[in-house]
Formats: sequence, C-alpha cells, structure tokens
Amino acid sequence: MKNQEVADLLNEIADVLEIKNIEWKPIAYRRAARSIESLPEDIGLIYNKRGLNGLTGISGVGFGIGKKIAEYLETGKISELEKLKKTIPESVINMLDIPGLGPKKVSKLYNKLKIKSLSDLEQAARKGKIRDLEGFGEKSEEDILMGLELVKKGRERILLSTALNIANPIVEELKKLKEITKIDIAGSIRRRKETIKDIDILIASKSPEKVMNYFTKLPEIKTILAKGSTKSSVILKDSINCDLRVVNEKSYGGALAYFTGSKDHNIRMRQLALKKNMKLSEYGLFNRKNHYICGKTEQEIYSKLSLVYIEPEMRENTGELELKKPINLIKYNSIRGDLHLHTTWSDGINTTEEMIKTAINKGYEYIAITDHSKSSYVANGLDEKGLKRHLAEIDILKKKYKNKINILKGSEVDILKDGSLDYSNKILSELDIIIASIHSRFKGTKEETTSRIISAINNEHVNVIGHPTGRLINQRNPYDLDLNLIIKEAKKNKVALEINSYPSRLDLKDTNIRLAVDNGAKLIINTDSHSTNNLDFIEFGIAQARRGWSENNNIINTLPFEKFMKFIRKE
DNA sequence: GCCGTTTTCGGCCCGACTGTTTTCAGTCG
Repeated sequence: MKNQEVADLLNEIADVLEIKNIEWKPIAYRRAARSIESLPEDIGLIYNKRGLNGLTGISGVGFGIGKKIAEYLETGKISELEKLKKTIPESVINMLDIPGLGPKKVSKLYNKLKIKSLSDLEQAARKGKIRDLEGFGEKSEEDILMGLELVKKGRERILLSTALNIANPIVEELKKLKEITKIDIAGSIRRRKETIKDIDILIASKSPEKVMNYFTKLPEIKTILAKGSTKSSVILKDSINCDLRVVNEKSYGGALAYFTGSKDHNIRMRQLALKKNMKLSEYGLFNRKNHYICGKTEQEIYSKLSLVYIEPEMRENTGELELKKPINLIKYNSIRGDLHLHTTWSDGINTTEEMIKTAINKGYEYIAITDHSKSSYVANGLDEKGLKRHLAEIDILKKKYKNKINILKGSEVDILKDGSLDYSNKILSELDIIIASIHSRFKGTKEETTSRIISAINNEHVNVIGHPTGRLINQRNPYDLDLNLIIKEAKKNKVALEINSYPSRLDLKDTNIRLAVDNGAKLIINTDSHSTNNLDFIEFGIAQARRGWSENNNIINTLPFEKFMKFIRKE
C-alpha cells in the first residue's frame, strides 16, 4: 500500500510551494494528499488497473498531480519535487512544524535573516535577532523557543483510547459548572479516528466568560495558548493540545458539525450550502441575506441541505456526502459475542472463569476462549498437552454456565513460516473456532506473507484471520501483503477477517475495512483481551467498523448464536 | 493545480485569536 508514501510526497510539494508563496497550488496538493490517504484501495493497484485515468478519477487529483503520482509509482521519485527541493533547503521546510510559524513567516526568516534550519532559528531567537523583523516581536522569539521545545519532544498522535482517558475527566470536571447547558467532545475523537492530535470540546452556555475562566484554571492545564470569549486553546499536562469552544444553543448543531470535521467534510458541506444559496458556518445555516435558517442540531442542517444525516465516523469526505440513502451503520450495542480472549493459560492475566463472568456481565450470548498456540513462546503458548488440559477445564465451565452463555473452545493458532498451522488438523478439528494469526517473521516479501495467510485461509478449520495486517500503531508498520487477494480468498472460503479492537492494533484499519465491505468479505470484531478490563475495548473495534462503513450484515458476531455457528461451520 | 446544471476561466470555506498593528496580516482548525 503506497498511499501514505504518495500522500507524504504531495504534502512535501505543498510545503515547498507554500514557502515560495505560490497561491492555490499548495491547497490542491494537500487536498489530493488527504484524498489519497483515505482511499480504501491501493493507489498502485488503481494505476496498474486503469492507468492515468484511474488516478485522475480520485477526487482532487487532476492531470498534473496524476502524472506526478504515475512517475513516482514507476520510477520511485518525482522530478518536480527534486527540482523544488533544490531551490529551498529541506531544513527550511522543517520550520513549518513550529506552531505559529507558517509559510509567510518562514520565508521571511529565510529570505531576510538567512535562517536555514531549526538550529539557526534557535540561535537567532536566543540572540534577539528576530524581534527587529517586520511582523515579529519579542513575544515571537519566546513563542519560537517554546515551539522548538515541542518539536524536539516530537508530538506523535496519541491513541484514541488514551485521548478519551484524558478528555473524559475534563468533560466531567466542566459539567460541574451550572452555566454549561450542553457539552460534547468533538473533533477527531468524536469521529473515532484511530489516533488523535488534539482534544476538541464544545459547550453551549450563556456565560462564555465564566466557562473560559473556569476551563483555563483547571489543574490539568500546563500552558494557555489563547483565550478569547468564545474560543480557548491550551496545552495539557499530558502534552496534548485542548481546544474549547463556547456557543449559544441556537448554534450548537452548527458548531458541533463544524468542530467535528473532518476539515474536508466541512468544506464540502459549505460548498454544497453555497450552491443552494445558503451559507454554512459554525453558527448555523444562513440564507444569502444572512438570516438564520437553522443550527440547533446537526440533523436539521443536513436535512435543510437535502443531505442524508452522516454519522461522525463517516465524515471524511470519501463519498458520504454523495449518498442518496443513509447507511445503517453497525450500532455500538450490536455485538453479541467476543471471540478472541486470552486467559492465564497463555499470556492473559485473568482466569478462564473470570473472563467468562465478565462476558456474561456484558450481556454477550457467546464467547470463545482462544489462547496462544505452542510457537508463541513469549506468549506462553500451549503445547498439545496443555491445550487438552485447558479444553477439559473449558468443558467444565461450559456446563456450569450453560444457561447464561455459549462458550466456544478455540485457539489463536500461529501461522508458521511456510503457511502451515501450529497444531495438526486432528487437534484443530477438536476445537469449535480457530483464529489463525501471524506472530513471527514479519518482514517477509509481499508474495511470501500473502501466500502464508492464504494457505491459512485455505485450511478448512480456520474461521478467522487475526489482526490481518500486523500493524501496531506508532510502533510497527503492517506486513507487506496483497489485501485484495486476501479479501477475495477469505470471502470464497467463509473465513472472517478480524477487526481487532485492541487500541494499539485496530487491525484491520478503517480503509481496509471499507475495502472488505465493498468486496463482500465478512468481518468479525474481537477484543484480543488479555484481561477482564480489555473486553471494553470492543467499542474501539466497532468504531473502526463504522469508519469503514460496516453494517450489521458485514459483521458475523452481530448474528444470533445459531446463525453465527452456521458461518463457523461454513454451511 | 483542480473543477464546473451558475463557469473550460476564474474562482477556490469561514471565522477566531494573537501580536504587532493602529486597522490588519498571519496562523490555525
């Protein structure tokens, strides 16, 4: 999947063009980059199949950018970018990472003061050389030095689960203020994006000053970046930015839509409003004469624009605004069973019975206990003897809880180097459900890894491919594999691809899920729990499924038990 | 550079906040 690479290069072109003060082109490059980032299909594949026409079919990609992408796919570089980079040192571009420095200021620093790099910049700021530049002052120097610190620390996007753990207590704290009549977390958290850059909170209140004063004094706050009567921006002690916006109730829906994004979804909405002779802003929908039409709720705005209501998880401008009929996304309470659970028999920290009781409390109809197989040494995988003892234990628990929940005997079996499985077919046939996963040799070639997984899919006992791409967010890239082929084989062989809900995995990811949905493969949402607490991760898997436009019929563990078992038995 | 039932040329979302200004440019989301 070269989509991210291509998007990064287009953004790089945009950076250079911006510093050169070229208008509009950077916007076009960035729009194309974002569009490619959220493309479900591999851009290389699109080009192979349909050539340049395929590329220009991508929204935001025209002939000019299309040709550059084609050049990159064929030769591994873009000559235009190489040329551009010669006109401006690469280290100058890095200055754009500093908050408060945009293209105009960076080019001024470069042209007037000959500042070429972050270290040049630091020296100049310390020596007080920047304050004399037009448009800069003493405060600018301070801000630059602070920004340099932030850049040095490296501000990685944090996991959705981490962001929620930080944001929720702040919301709870704010709720104590009686002047607040409504409050929501908006932004990418509300869209349930897998990683988060900053926390956006929206509030309805008639006393915005009071809210702002209360907010900016919260103990969680490290630095106040901006404080106005309707908008404040702070850095939290967890080193993540948090923006707060206060509006009145009349504008709450407009503001919620605006503040939830995505940026591209908003822009498209506003364009559609203009076409209908209306204007959309965070204050709501207005007519040409600036008379308020609506804005209390998001639903009425979509409706007035003759659009179907779009759930936050779908707002990425990847075709959702062209929908004629709403998509009935899987609900957060649609899952009937968790089929990927570990216990103390391998690397889990809770016993089988504790896991079962937790699942019962969550109201599940069925679960599967799936400890590791013998090759997962580090995960304390079970050899054949261990597995037999484990199964005997499950049999006892099955009887004990038979009126409360259906318990399946399963295993997460390693897919070995040659594509064979870690247990013999005889043993596999004694189990109810098999998840086959790769846990070793991540660096095989695309062909090797793909055929390894396909061998597993072709094994009659396999029901699920666990965390199919192997990525760990911010830690490890996915294996190189041909997901299209895997999706096709999985569909043919009645094998479900897993949406692993573990916050650092979320594997398949949203665009992969969309690809599977589009191609009719079945999916299963599991938590891969290693403790009783982990069962709550299911919400993250469901969120990603929704981001991939999944409906209930795409996800096998939304099925009632008997129907679910039919799929597992490949009937 | 992209895009089009208002356009194949001339637009390109909209508003808040800050710092350096003395009415606004730049940045951000």
